[in-house]
Amino acid sequence: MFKELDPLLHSQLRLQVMSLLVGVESAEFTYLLEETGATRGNLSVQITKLKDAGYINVNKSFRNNYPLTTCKITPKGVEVFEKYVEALQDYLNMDKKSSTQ
Amino acid sequence: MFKELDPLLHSQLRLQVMSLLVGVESAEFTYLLEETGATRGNLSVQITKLKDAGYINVNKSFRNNYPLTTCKITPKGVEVFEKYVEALQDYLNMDKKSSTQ
DNA sequence: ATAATTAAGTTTATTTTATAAACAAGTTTA
DNA sequence: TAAACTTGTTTATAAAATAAACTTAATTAT
Repeated sequence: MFKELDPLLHSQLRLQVMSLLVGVESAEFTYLLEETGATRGNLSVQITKLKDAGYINVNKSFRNNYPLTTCKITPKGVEVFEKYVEALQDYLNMDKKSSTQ
Repeated sequence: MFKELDPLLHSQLRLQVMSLLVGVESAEFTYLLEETGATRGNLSVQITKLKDAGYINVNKSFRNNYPLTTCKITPKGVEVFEKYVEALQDYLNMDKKSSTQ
């Protein structure tokens, strides 16, 4: 009946990040920070988890002497995201079978 | 940008339970058990949380000498479930603004 | 009739997760 | 040169999910 929900995606902040990344070429740490409203620490942790899972790639460089971290969703990331969205449909479906009682 | 996701609903098992209940008049503990595939302990805990939040009503009685627990979603439960589903749309939206890079 | 098994849950304990607080390393400004 | 800011990471704490163990009573087998 219910498909499993990827626990790595079924988390508010990580899902926000993936949702943001799926629509863009890449995004900076500070951009994700602003869009999500998360704390830097939390965002850092969740980005690491997504990277470790191979859902995103993280590039670290410098810009104007400051560290610059950019994230980009991977093909696998797109795939699992789409799968998650599809699995979730089962859970949100409003038209259900009739009463049990 | 992103609306908050009710943490009580943003949980695989509790969401399954709510999803099942939203479509029926009421459902028995054992029915929820079968449909969700959860353990009895876990289901018991999550049902209690949903009850404490006022999202469902729980009725305890007996049938054939055995305990019978039935759950029914409350108006508030329907409301928060619908709100959750709506909030989630932000996260699943595939058509996003163009690149940041 | 009593021991083992099943039914239907609950409670407790453990593992995982999420989050915030503290830290780091360097840069800019007063 | 000291204070404040930028951009993160690491660590510690709080919260949550889950499973294992327990409970109470009923049924079945011996």
